[in-house]
Amino acid sequence: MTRRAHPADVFTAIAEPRRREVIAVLSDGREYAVNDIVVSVKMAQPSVSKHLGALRRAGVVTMVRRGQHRIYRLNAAGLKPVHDWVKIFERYWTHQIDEIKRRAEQKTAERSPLEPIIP
Amino acid sequence: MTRRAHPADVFTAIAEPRRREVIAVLSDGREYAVNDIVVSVKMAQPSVSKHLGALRRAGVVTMVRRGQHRIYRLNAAGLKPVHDWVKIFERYWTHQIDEIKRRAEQKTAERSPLEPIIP
DNA sequence: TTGACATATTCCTATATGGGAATATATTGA
DNA sequence: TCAATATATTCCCATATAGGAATATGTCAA
Repeated sequence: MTRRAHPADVFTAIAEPRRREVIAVLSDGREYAVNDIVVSVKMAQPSVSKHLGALRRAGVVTMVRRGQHRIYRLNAAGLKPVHDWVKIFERYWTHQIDEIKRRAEQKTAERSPLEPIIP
Repeated sequence: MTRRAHPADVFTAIAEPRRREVIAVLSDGREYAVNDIVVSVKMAQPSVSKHLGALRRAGVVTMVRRGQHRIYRLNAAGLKPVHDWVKIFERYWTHQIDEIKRRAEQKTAERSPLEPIIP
């Protein structure tokens, strides 16, 4: 079958390096017309439009029309799910490595009715 | 051409919902044999093996052989690049929205030699 | 050695997707 | 109305990849 990762999923959206480049441009919180982005990232205009479309469907950017321009702006809140997800693992690299390891091993020692690990 | 997202890139690795499920199982820091994971996530064994392979190539898990088992363990440090990247946007949703907006608008007002925005 | 078990790999197919080129659409100004 | 400009969309093609099924590989135990 096909990949389960839905294109409108924010994790899928940010998996594209080019899209992270576009996000980087928008990351100052200011608004940008498509052509401003095109100039910044050195990609073809249709590519930028497509990536912006993907980011919009994922809720990472917003767009308003203004005259003959489409003004894009970062919607950082759309990235929060990624932040919340990865934050869970933060403790693993913040000076508590040993403590975590100790706990994990203690749990391992306590384990018994259901043995998930084959030693 | 083809997608630029390299499969060994951690952003690509975590884009797959199924792989995040596997990571969720490993997230307690304990070690798991493949079959333990298969039971937990209700996926076919070959699929789990493939996903574990992808996660391993991305540096998100480690594996050691032990008897007839392959023991997998989360390597949380492999997720740090994602954390570092998304952390940049944290300020946008932590009670400083107005402050950020103010700064952005101030910058906009200061702008002049190079006009990236069409008003 | 043989069989059972654990895991990885290969083959196949359907689908998603990115880029390039061309084109369509919309807006503005003369 | 017409031309210029800004942006989106469509078409085509190459490639990546997920899942399923089958199979290969490796290890242990009798």
